Amino acid sequence: MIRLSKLTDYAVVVMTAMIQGDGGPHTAISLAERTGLPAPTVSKILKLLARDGLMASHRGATGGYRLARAPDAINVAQIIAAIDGPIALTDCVEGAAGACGVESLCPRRGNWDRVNRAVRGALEGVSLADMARPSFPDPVLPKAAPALPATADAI
Amino acid sequence: MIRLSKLTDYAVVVMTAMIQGDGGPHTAISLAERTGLPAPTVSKILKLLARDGLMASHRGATGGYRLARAPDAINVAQIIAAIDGPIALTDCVEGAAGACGVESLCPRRGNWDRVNRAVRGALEGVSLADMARPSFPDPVLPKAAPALPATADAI
DNA sequence: GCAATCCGGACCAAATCAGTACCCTTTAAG
DNA sequence: CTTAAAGGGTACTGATTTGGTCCGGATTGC
Repeated sequence: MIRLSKLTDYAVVVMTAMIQGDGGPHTAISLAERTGLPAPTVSKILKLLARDGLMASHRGATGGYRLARAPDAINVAQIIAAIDGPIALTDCVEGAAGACGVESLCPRRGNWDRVNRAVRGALEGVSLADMARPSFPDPVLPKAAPALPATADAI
Repeated sequence: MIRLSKLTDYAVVVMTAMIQGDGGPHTAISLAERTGLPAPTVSKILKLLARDGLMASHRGATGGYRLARAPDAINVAQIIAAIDGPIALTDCVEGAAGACGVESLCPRRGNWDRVNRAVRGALEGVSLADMARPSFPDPVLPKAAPALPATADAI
Protein backbone atom coordinates (compact mmCIF):
# COMPACT_ATOMS: atom_id res chain seq x y z
CA MET A 1 0.00 0.00 0.00
CA ILE A 2 2.90 2.28 -0.62
CA ARG A 3 3.16 2.43 3.07
CA LEU A 4 6.56 3.21 4.43
CA SER A 5 8.00 1.00 7.11
CA LYS A 6 7.11 1.35 10.73
CA LEU A 7 10.72 2.12 11.53
CA THR A 8 10.46 5.30 9.50
CA ASP A 9 7.48 6.34 11.53
CA TYR A 10 9.43 5.66 14.68
CA ALA A 11 12.35 7.65 13.37
CA VAL A 12 10.18 10.73 13.10
CA VAL A 13 8.88 10.17 16.60
CA VAL A 14 12.39 9.88 17.97
CA MET A 15 13.65 12.91 16.13
CA THR A 16 10.79 15.08 17.25
CA ALA A 17 11.42 13.92 20.80
CA MET A 18 14.98 15.15 20.44
CA ILE A 19 13.78 18.54 19.35
CA GLN A 20 11.61 18.91 22.41
CA GLY A 21 14.46 18.12 24.77
CA ASP A 22 17.24 20.47 25.75
CA GLY A 23 20.23 20.96 23.51
CA GLY A 24 22.29 18.27 25.19
CA PRO A 25 22.97 14.88 23.67
CA HIS A 26 20.37 12.19 24.08
CA THR A 27 21.22 8.59 24.85
CA ALA A 28 19.40 5.81 23.11
CA ILE A 29 17.95 4.64 26.41
CA SER A 30 16.59 8.00 27.44
CA LEU A 31 14.95 8.42 24.05
CA ALA A 32 13.44 4.96 24.35
CA GLU A 33 11.92 5.90 27.69
CA ARG A 34 10.58 9.18 26.40
CA THR A 35 9.01 7.64 23.33
CA GLY A 36 7.89 4.35 24.79
CA LEU A 37 9.62 2.43 22.02
CA PRO A 38 11.81 -0.62 22.70
CA ALA A 39 15.38 0.40 23.41
CA PRO A 40 17.07 -1.87 20.84
CA THR A 41 14.79 -0.54 18.17
CA VAL A 42 15.60 3.05 19.04
CA SER A 43 19.27 2.22 18.97
CA LYS A 44 18.90 0.70 15.54
CA ILE A 45 17.10 3.76 14.24
CA LEU A 46 19.70 6.12 15.64
CA LYS A 47 22.47 4.13 14.06
CA LEU A 48 20.81 4.28 10.67
CA LEU A 49 20.21 7.99 10.95
CA ALA A 50 23.79 8.60 12.03
CA ARG A 51 25.09 6.57 9.13
CA ASP A 52 23.37 8.92 6.73
CA GLY A 53 24.61 12.02 8.48
CA LEU A 54 21.28 13.06 9.95
CA MET A 55 22.58 12.50 13.46
CA ALA A 56 25.85 13.44 15.12
CA SER A 57 26.95 10.78 17.57
CA HIS A 58 29.30 11.23 20.48
CA ARG A 59 30.77 8.14 22.00
CA GLY A 60 32.15 7.54 25.43
CA ALA A 61 30.87 7.78 28.94
CA THR A 62 28.86 10.96 28.44
CA GLY A 63 28.04 10.32 24.82
CA GLY A 64 24.77 10.35 22.97
CA TYR A 65 23.11 11.53 19.80
CA ARG A 66 22.30 14.97 18.56
CA LEU A 67 20.58 16.26 15.42
CA ALA A 68 23.21 17.03 12.84
CA ARG A 69 21.22 19.91 11.34
CA ALA A 70 18.41 22.21 12.24
CA PRO A 71 14.95 20.60 12.11
CA ASP A 72 13.90 22.67 9.14
CA ALA A 73 16.99 21.57 7.24
CA ILE A 74 15.94 17.93 7.41
CA ASN A 75 13.12 16.71 5.23
CA VAL A 76 11.03 13.58 5.19
CA ALA A 77 12.63 12.24 2.05
CA GLN A 78 16.00 12.18 3.78
CA ILE A 79 14.62 10.31 6.76
CA ILE A 80 12.94 7.74 4.58
CA ALA A 81 16.09 7.26 2.55
CA ALA A 82 18.11 6.76 5.72
CA ILE A 83 15.81 4.11 7.16
CA ASP A 84 14.34 2.34 4.17
CA GLY A 85 17.14 2.92 1.72
CA PRO A 86 16.72 4.49 -1.67
CA ILE A 87 13.07 4.63 -2.50
CA ALA A 88 12.18 2.78 -5.66
CA LEU A 89 8.51 2.65 -6.48
CA THR A 90 8.93 -0.32 -8.77
CA ASP A 91 11.52 -2.98 -9.30
CA CYS A 92 10.10 -3.76 -12.71
CA VAL A 93 12.19 -6.87 -13.13
CA GLU A 94 15.59 -7.08 -11.62
CA GLY A 95 17.01 -9.94 -13.62
CA ALA A 96 17.29 -10.28 -17.35
CA ALA A 97 14.82 -12.55 -19.15
CA GLY A 98 12.14 -12.32 -16.52
CA ALA A 99 8.52 -11.89 -17.36
CA CYS A 100 7.61 -8.61 -18.95
CA GLY A 101 8.00 -10.21 -22.37
CA VAL A 102 11.34 -9.19 -23.76
CA GLU A 103 11.31 -5.81 -22.13
CA SER A 104 9.55 -4.64 -25.22
CA LEU A 105 6.94 -3.35 -22.80
CA CYS A 106 9.45 -1.85 -20.42
CA PRO A 107 9.60 1.60 -21.90
CA ARG A 108 6.98 1.97 -19.22
CA ARG A 109 9.89 2.01 -16.84
CA GLY A 110 10.98 5.40 -18.02
CA ASN A 111 7.62 6.78 -16.97
CA TRP A 112 7.80 5.35 -13.51
CA ASP A 113 10.82 7.57 -13.09
CA ARG A 114 8.56 10.51 -13.70
CA VAL A 115 6.28 9.31 -10.93
CA ASN A 116 9.25 8.77 -8.67
CA ARG A 117 10.43 12.29 -9.18
CA ALA A 118 7.01 13.67 -8.39
CA VAL A 119 6.80 11.70 -5.17
CA ARG A 120 10.30 12.65 -4.20
CA GLY A 121 9.50 16.31 -4.63
CA ALA A 122 6.45 15.93 -2.46
CA LEU A 123 8.43 14.29 0.32
CA GLU A 124 11.22 16.83 0.14
CA GLY A 125 8.69 19.55 0.66
CA VAL A 126 7.94 18.48 4.22
CA SER A 127 10.62 19.18 6.83
CA LEU A 128 11.17 17.64 10.21
CA ALA A 129 10.19 20.96 11.70
CA ASP A 130 6.83 20.63 9.95
CA MET A 131 6.35 17.20 11.46
CA ALA A 132 7.16 18.47 14.93
CA ARG A 133 4.71 21.32 14.72
CA PRO A 134 1.56 20.96 16.82
CA SER A 135 -0.17 20.62 13.51
CA PHE A 136 -3.80 20.61 14.54
CA PRO A 137 -5.32 23.72 13.06
CA ASP A 138 -8.72 22.83 14.46
CA PRO A 139 -9.20 24.85 17.63
CA VAL A 140 -12.26 22.87 18.64
CA LEU A 141 -12.35 19.20 19.48
CA PRO A 142 -8.69 18.57 20.04
CA LYS A 143 -9.51 15.08 21.19
CA ALA A 144 -13.16 14.41 20.59
CA ALA A 145 -12.95 10.98 19.06
CA PRO A 146 -12.18 8.00 21.31
CA ALA A 147 -8.77 6.36 21.39
CA LEU A 148 -8.81 5.31 17.76
CA PRO A 149 -6.14 7.35 16.08
CA ALA A 150 -5.20 4.27 14.13
CA THR A 151 -4.36 4.41 10.49
CA ALA A 152 -3.22 7.58 8.87
CA ASP A 153 -5.10 9.19 6.06
CA ALA A 154 -5.63 7.18 2.93
CA ILE A 155 -4.60 8.50 -0.39
CA MET B 1 11.13 1.27 0.48
CA ILE B 2 7.85 2.91 -0.28
CA ARG B 3 7.80 0.70 -3.28
CA LEU B 4 4.40 -0.13 -4.61
CA SER B 5 3.51 -3.73 -5.22
CA LYS B 6 4.49 -5.58 -8.33
CA LEU B 7 0.84 -6.09 -9.14
CA THR B 8 0.44 -2.37 -9.61
CA ASP B 9 3.30 -2.36 -12.04
CA TYR B 10 1.63 -5.19 -13.90
CA ALA B 11 -1.64 -3.32 -13.91
CA VAL B 12 -0.05 -0.47 -15.79
CA VAL B 13 1.47 -2.88 -18.26
CA VAL B 14 -1.87 -4.55 -18.87
CA MET B 15 -3.73 -1.28 -19.24
CA THR B 16 -1.25 0.11 -21.69
CA ALA B 17 -1.51 -3.10 -23.66
CA MET B 18 -5.25 -2.53 -23.89
CA ILE B 19 -4.71 0.93 -25.27
CA GLN B 20 -2.53 -0.34 -28.04
CA GLY B 21 -5.10 -2.91 -29.14
CA ASP B 22 -8.21 -2.18 -31.15
CA GLY B 23 -11.33 -0.91 -29.50
CA GLY B 24 -12.80 -4.36 -28.96
CA PRO B 25 -12.96 -6.08 -25.61
CA HIS B 26 -9.91 -7.97 -24.43
CA THR B 27 -10.08 -11.32 -22.69
CA ALA B 28 -7.86 -12.01 -19.73
CA ILE B 29 -6.09 -14.74 -21.67
CA SER B 30 -5.31 -12.63 -24.69
CA LEU B 31 -3.89 -9.91 -22.47
CA ALA B 32 -1.78 -12.46 -20.65
CA GLU B 33 -0.33 -13.62 -23.95
CA ARG B 34 0.38 -10.09 -25.11
CA THR B 35 2.07 -9.07 -21.88
CA GLY B 36 3.82 -12.32 -21.02
CA LEU B 37 2.32 -12.32 -17.55
CA PRO B 38 0.72 -15.40 -16.00
CA ALA B 39 -2.93 -15.64 -16.92
CA PRO B 40 -4.32 -16.02 -13.39
CA THR B 41 -2.43 -12.96 -12.31
CA VAL B 42 -3.80 -10.92 -15.17
CA SER B 43 -7.26 -12.11 -14.31
CA LYS B 44 -6.80 -11.02 -10.73
CA ILE B 45 -5.62 -7.60 -11.78
CA LEU B 46 -8.53 -7.10 -14.14
CA LYS B 47 -10.96 -8.09 -11.43
CA LEU B 48 -9.49 -5.56 -9.05
CA LEU B 49 -9.56 -2.83 -11.65
CA ALA B 50 -13.14 -3.63 -12.58
CA ARG B 51 -14.19 -3.57 -8.95
CA ASP B 52 -13.02 0.02 -8.71
CA GLY B 53 -14.70 1.07 -11.91
CA LEU B 54 -11.57 1.48 -13.97
CA MET B 55 -12.60 -1.38 -16.24
CA ALA B 56 -15.90 -2.25 -17.85
CA SER B 57 -16.44 -6.00 -17.95
CA HIS B 58 -18.71 -7.90 -20.22
CA ARG B 59 -19.58 -11.44 -19.35
CA GLY B 60 -20.61 -14.29 -21.55
CA ALA B 61 -19.21 -16.03 -24.54
CA THR B 62 -17.82 -12.97 -26.30
CA GLY B 63 -17.10 -11.06 -23.16
CA GLY B 64 -13.98 -9.35 -22.01
CA TYR B 65 -12.66 -6.20 -20.45
CA ARG B 66 -12.52 -2.67 -21.74
CA LEU B 67 -11.19 0.55 -20.27
CA ALA B 68 -14.02 2.37 -18.55
CA ARG B 69 -12.62 5.79 -19.35
CA ALA B 70 -10.21 7.45 -21.72
CA PRO B 71 -6.54 6.86 -20.89
CA ASP B 72 -6.00 10.50 -19.95
CA ALA B 73 -8.94 10.34 -17.55
CA ILE B 74 -7.25 7.62 -15.48
CA ASN B 75 -4.36 8.53 -13.24
CA VAL B 76 -1.77 6.52 -11.41
CA ALA B 77 -3.26 7.22 -8.01
CA GLN B 78 -6.50 5.53 -9.08
CA ILE B 79 -4.67 2.46 -10.32
CA ILE B 80 -2.67 2.17 -7.13
CA ALA B 81 -5.78 2.56 -5.03
CA ALA B 82 -7.53 -0.16 -7.02
CA ILE B 83 -4.73 -2.69 -6.65
CA ASP B 84 -3.14 -1.92 -3.32
CA GLY B 85 -6.14 -0.43 -1.62
CA PRO B 86 -6.19 2.95 0.03
CA ILE B 87 -2.66 4.16 0.35
CA ALA B 88 -1.67 4.84 3.92
CA LEU B 89 1.93 5.84 4.38
CA THR B 90 1.86 4.90 8.04
CA ASP B 91 -0.31 2.77 10.24
CA CYS B 92 0.95 4.56 13.31
CA VAL B 93 -0.71 2.10 15.63
CA GLU B 94 -3.89 0.37 14.68
CA GLY B 95 -5.00 -0.88 18.04
CA ALA B 96 -5.47 1.04 21.23
CA ALA B 97 -2.78 0.88 23.92
CA GLY B 98 0.02 -0.06 21.59
CA ALA B 99 3.45 1.41 21.83
CA CYS B 100 3.69 5.09 21.03
CA GLY B 101 3.35 5.88 24.71
CA VAL B 102 -0.18 7.03 25.35
CA GLU B 103 -0.59 8.65 21.98
CA SER B 104 0.79 11.75 23.56
CA LEU B 105 3.28 11.66 20.75
CA CYS B 106 0.74 10.89 18.09
CA PRO B 107 -0.10 14.43 17.10
CA ARG B 108 2.61 13.52 14.63
CA ARG B 109 -0.08 11.57 12.88
CA GLY B 110 -1.78 14.70 11.72
CA ASN B 111 1.35 15.68 9.88
CA TRP B 112 1.68 12.39 8.09
CA ASP B 113 -1.63 13.32 6.55
CA ARG B 114 0.06 16.32 5.07
CA VAL B 115 2.69 14.07 3.53
CA ASN B 116 0.01 11.76 2.26
CA ARG B 117 -1.76 14.57 0.53
CA ALA B 118 1.43 15.70 -1.12
CA VAL B 119 2.15 12.23 -2.42
CA ARG B 120 -1.39 11.78 -3.58
CA GLY B 121 -1.23 14.98 -5.55
CA ALA B 122 1.96 13.85 -7.20
CA LEU B 123 0.43 10.54 -8.23
CA GLU B 124 -2.76 12.12 -9.49
CA GLY B 125 -0.69 14.30 -11.78
CA VAL B 126 0.38 11.36 -13.93
CA SER B 127 -2.25 9.83 -16.19
CA LEU B 128 -2.36 6.44 -17.80
CA ALA B 129 -1.89 8.18 -21.12
CA ASP B 130 1.38 9.58 -19.80
CA MET B 131 2.52 6.12 -18.85
CA ALA B 132 1.66 4.76 -22.28
CA ARG B 133 3.55 7.48 -24.10
CA PRO B 134 6.86 6.44 -25.69
CA SER B 135 8.38 8.51 -22.95
CA PHE B 136 11.97 8.68 -24.04
CA PRO B 137 12.68 12.29 -24.90
CA ASP B 138 16.29 11.47 -25.67
CA PRO B 139 16.58 11.06 -29.43
CA VAL B 140 20.05 9.58 -29.11
CA LEU B 141 20.93 6.34 -27.41
CA PRO B 142 17.51 4.81 -27.13
CA LYS B 143 19.14 1.67 -25.78
CA ALA B 144 22.78 2.38 -25.07
CA ALA B 145 23.08 0.73 -21.69
CA PRO B 146 23.20 -3.08 -21.54
CA ALA B 147 20.21 -5.15 -20.56
CA LEU B 148 20.05 -3.91 -17.01
CA PRO B 149 16.88 -1.90 -16.84
CA ALA B 150 16.20 -3.38 -13.45
CA THR B 151 15.24 -1.12 -10.62
CA ALA B 152 13.53 2.11 -11.32
CA ASP B 153 14.96 5.41 -10.24
CA ALA B 154 15.60 5.88 -6.55
CA ILE B 155 14.22 8.80 -4.73
C1' DG C 1 -28.25 -26.88 -24.24
C1' DC C 2 -23.53 -26.02 -24.67
C1' DA C 3 -19.44 -23.60 -24.49
C1' DA C 4 -16.83 -19.69 -23.31
C1' DT C 5 -16.11 -16.06 -20.24
C1' DC C 6 -16.26 -13.41 -16.08
C1' DC C 7 -16.93 -13.47 -10.83
C1' DG C 8 -15.90 -14.31 -6.14
C1' DG C 9 -14.05 -16.49 -2.88
C1' DA C 10 -10.39 -19.36 -0.26
C1' DC C 11 -5.80 -21.12 -0.18
C1' DC C 12 -0.64 -21.79 -0.11
C1' DA C 13 4.24 -20.70 -0.53
C1' DA C 14 7.74 -17.30 -0.60
C1' DA C 15 9.75 -12.98 0.46
C1' DT C 16 10.16 -9.24 3.41
C1' DC C 17 10.21 -6.82 7.68
C1' DA C 18 10.22 -5.80 12.66
C1' DG C 19 12.33 -6.86 16.62
C1' DT C 20 15.94 -8.89 19.55
C1' DA C 21 20.33 -10.35 21.11
C1' DC C 22 25.14 -10.63 21.06
C1' DC C 23 29.89 -8.97 20.90
C1' DC C 24 33.23 -5.44 19.75
C1' DT C 25 35.21 -0.76 19.68
C1' DT C 26 35.58 3.77 21.36
C1' DT C 27 35.66 7.30 24.75
C1' DA C 28 35.51 9.80 29.08
C1' DA C 29 35.45 9.76 34.10
C1' DG C 30 37.60 8.40 38.31
C1' DC D 1 45.61 3.32 34.16
C1' DT D 2 41.37 1.21 35.05
C1' DT D 3 36.69 0.99 34.57
C1' DA D 4 32.26 1.84 33.00
C1' DA D 5 29.23 3.81 29.69
C1' DA D 6 27.95 4.42 25.19
C1' DG D 7 27.86 3.68 20.16
C1' DG D 8 28.88 0.22 16.03
C1' DG D 9 28.09 -3.81 13.72
C1' DT D 10 26.27 -8.42 12.66
C1' DA D 11 23.28 -12.34 12.84
C1' DC D 12 19.14 -14.58 14.02
C1' DT D 13 14.13 -15.44 14.59
C1' DG D 14 9.18 -14.80 14.36
C1' DA D 15 5.43 -12.59 12.21
C1' DT D 16 3.23 -10.12 8.60
C1' DT D 17 2.47 -9.31 3.95
C1' DT D 18 2.51 -10.45 -0.74
C1' DG D 19 2.44 -12.83 -5.08
C1' DG D 20 0.46 -16.47 -7.26
C1' DT D 21 -2.88 -20.48 -7.84
C1' DC D 22 -7.09 -22.90 -7.88
C1' DC D 23 -11.87 -23.97 -7.59
C1' DG D 24 -16.98 -23.70 -8.02
C1' DG D 25 -20.65 -20.73 -9.56
C1' DA D 26 -23.03 -17.20 -12.52
C1' DT D 27 -23.86 -15.14 -17.02
C1' DT D 28 -24.15 -14.60 -21.87
C1' DG D 29 -23.95 -15.84 -26.88
C1' DC D 30 -24.24 -19.50 -30.30
